[in-house]
Amino acid sequence: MPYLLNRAGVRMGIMFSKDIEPHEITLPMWRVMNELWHRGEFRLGELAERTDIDISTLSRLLVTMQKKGLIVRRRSGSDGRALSLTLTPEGLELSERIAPLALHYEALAMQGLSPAEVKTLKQLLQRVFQNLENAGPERVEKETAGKPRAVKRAAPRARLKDSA
Amino acid sequence: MPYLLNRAGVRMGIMFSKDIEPHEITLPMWRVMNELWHRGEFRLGELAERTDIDISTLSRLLVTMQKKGLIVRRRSGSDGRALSLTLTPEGLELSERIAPLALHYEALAMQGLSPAEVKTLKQLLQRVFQNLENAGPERVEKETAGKPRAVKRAAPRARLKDSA
DNA sequence: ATCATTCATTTGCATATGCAAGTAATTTTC
DNA sequence: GAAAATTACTTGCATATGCAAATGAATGAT
Repeated sequence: MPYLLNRAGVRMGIMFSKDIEPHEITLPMWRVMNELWHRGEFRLGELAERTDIDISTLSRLLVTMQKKGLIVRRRSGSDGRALSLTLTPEGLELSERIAPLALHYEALAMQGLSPAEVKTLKQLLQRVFQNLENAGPERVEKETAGKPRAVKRAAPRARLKDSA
Repeated sequence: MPYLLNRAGVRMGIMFSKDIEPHEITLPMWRVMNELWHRGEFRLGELAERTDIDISTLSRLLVTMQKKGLIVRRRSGSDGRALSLTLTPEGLELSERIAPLALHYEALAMQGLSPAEVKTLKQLLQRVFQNLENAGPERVEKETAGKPRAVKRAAPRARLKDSA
């Protein structure tokens, strides 16, 4: 079941990715734009969490996106360490042009499902995602007292690369 | 909504990935093992489709996995071009050791959902995936007008054999 | 059979990724 | 109020990835 979810998600990503190719942006770029579009402004760290893109990868991606004129990357006024990331007018325009593609995929993926089923699926997925979020990355042990739930995390270990 | 699906899938993948790290395998490796486990034997191309891993990436991944003793890569008897990919006993054993982790994630992701809801979600996801599958392969049509081939023939190089 | 084509997989190459170490801007501590 | 600790990013480096070209094996045409 995690397998199915992952596979469906990956597949969706690959397909969508190919469809936005003509617009000269990649899927990670779209994820970034979509977040900025909906919330207006982000700092790097927040954005990394939101998009599940590694912070270092994202850092470099944002430089690229700035070069492409899609976003503005400036130092935050209140905190000289942080970045203030926003869409440029061009970035906004492109977002608006891409959004319909997402809808197209929604329609495509939901083919044959009744509106009620679509609604149900969306809600269930949302709850599942919330579960993942909660159990998520390195939940600090100091939880707000309430629902005790031990989430087993793997002990840190040497990172495994592809080749031996 | 495609966004939610992709995000949930990616998130699931990242989390699961970290959990199997101690077993010295990556998520793509697990996807491969899982398929071989369930079906016994695959050719490279089939496996690539099944796992949504690019064929060239998979080709190299399989070499790595063979070196790790997880799979056997041999020439198909009936077709000298194709590979016959199977799990080694070690690969099988590892699959059986990893499977419970997948179940753990199933439980984690489905927290708070009733058995009926879980069943519904699974069915809906399956239908969505099927939709993607159907729309998938024939989507991208590329212009393939015949054009003259470059007659640049490089000096022949020794072909690497199956096992090192 | 011989040569051209098709098919299955591998390899070259130019990025993309992710962990760890590095840098710069706050905040904390004494 | 300056070193020490923390926070927010950036960069070095060792792979991982994907497209296209290359390679070798089967199939088809002449």
